[in-house]
Amino acid sequence: MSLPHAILTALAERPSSGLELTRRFDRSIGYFWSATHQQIYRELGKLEADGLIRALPGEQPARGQKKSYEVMPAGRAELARWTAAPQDPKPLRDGMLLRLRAAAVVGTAGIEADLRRHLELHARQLAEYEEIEKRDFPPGRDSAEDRLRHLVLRAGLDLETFWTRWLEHALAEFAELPGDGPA
Amino acid sequence: MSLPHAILTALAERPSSGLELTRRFDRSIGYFWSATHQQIYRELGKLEADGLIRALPGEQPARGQKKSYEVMPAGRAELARWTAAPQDPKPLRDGMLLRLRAAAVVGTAGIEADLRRHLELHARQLAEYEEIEKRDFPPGRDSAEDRLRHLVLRAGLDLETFWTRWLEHALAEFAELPGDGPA
DNA sequence: TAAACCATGTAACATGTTACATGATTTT
DNA sequence: AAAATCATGTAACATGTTACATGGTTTA
Repeated sequence: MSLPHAILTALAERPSSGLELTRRFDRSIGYFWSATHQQIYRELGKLEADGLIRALPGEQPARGQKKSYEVMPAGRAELARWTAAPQDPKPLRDGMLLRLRAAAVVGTAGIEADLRRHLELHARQLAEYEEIEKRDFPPGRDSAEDRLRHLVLRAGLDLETFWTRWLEHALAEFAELPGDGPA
Repeated sequence: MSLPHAILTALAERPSSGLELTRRFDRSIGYFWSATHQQIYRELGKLEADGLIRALPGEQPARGQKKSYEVMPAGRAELARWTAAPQDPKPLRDGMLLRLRAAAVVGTAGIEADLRRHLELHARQLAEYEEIEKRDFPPGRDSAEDRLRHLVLRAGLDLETFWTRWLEHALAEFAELPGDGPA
C-alpha cells in the first residue's frame, strides 16, 4: 500500500538507481519503511510502466548496467495526493508480545535469552539514532525540512527508548518468576 | 510467519470456532497480532490438515454450522518450539512517519488534520488499555500467568503513551511551521 | 584468471486484503 | 416471510520473502 510512495519519496529527494535505493532503504528511509531489492526492482518497473517515474534520459544501459530513475510530474502529484489523504494507523503486530502470551500457556523456556538479545539489538539501534541526531541535527539549525525530518527521527529514538525500557522491565519480572514450566 | 502460532495460542487458552477466534482477534489477541476472518479460516484448514489442531469430536457440522477446534499435542509442541526459538525483531514500518518524510518534499497540506485524528485514535486506545488494566490486573494478584499477560498489556499501554506524546509534539511543531508548500 | 563484488533481475511461494457467496438462525 | 445476523467459506489480487540467475567490473 505504501511501498510505491516510499520509493517516490526517495527518488524525489534524489534520483537513484535500484541498488542505490536498496542502500538507502538499508539506512535512512528503511528506518521506518523497509524493503528488499527484489521489492524495489519490481516496484520500479510498475512505477515506470504507470508513467510516475522514468529512467534518466541519456542513458540506455543493458542488463548489469546501472539505471537511474527520476520522478515525473504525475508521480509528484500522486505522492502529494497520498500524503494528504487520511489513513488509519495499522494495528500493532509484534512477535515478541505474541511469544510472551504463548509462553503463559506453554512455558517460558528459552525466551529469556532472546529478550536479552532483543534488548541488546534495540540498545544498539538507539545508539545509532543518537549518533544521527548529533550529526544531522545540531542545535540552532531549523529549516522546515529539518524540523520534519527531526520529528521522524525523534519517533525512532523514542520508540527504541520504549523498547529498551520495556525489555529491562520484562527481564526484571523474569528474574522473580519461577522456572520453565507452563506458567 | 506467526499467524498459525497466534491461533495455536488462542486455541490453547480456550477451544473456539472460527467466528469466536475472529472476535478474540478483534480484542485481546488482536491487540498485538491482528487477523481477519478470512485469514483465520484459511489457517484453521491448514493447521487441521497438518494435525496440529482438530475439530472437537462429537460434532460433525455442515456448512453454516459452528465448528470448534482444539489443540493437539503436536500443536502444543510446535507452539513451545516456536516460542523458545530466537527471532529477530521486525524493522519498523509506519505510514505516518513515511508521510511526514514525503511532506518534507511535496508539502504538508492536509497532513495536520490527520495527525490530529491519529492523536484522537491513540488516546482512545490508551484509555481502553487503562480500563483493561484496572479491570484485569488489580494490585495484589500476581500469578506467573498474570505477570506475563500484564507485561504484554504494559507494552501496549506504553506504546500508546508514546504515540500520543509524539503526536502532541508533532502538532506543536506544525503550529510553528509556515504554510502548505513544499517545506 | 579466478574470486569478489556490483547491478539488475526471475521464479516460487507465503502472507495479507478485498469482495463476494452461501446456508442457518434469529428477529421483526 | 422478509430482513438481519451468525457462521463458514471461495476467489482474485496485492504485498512481502527466499532462493536463485546473469552479466559486468574490480581486485588479488
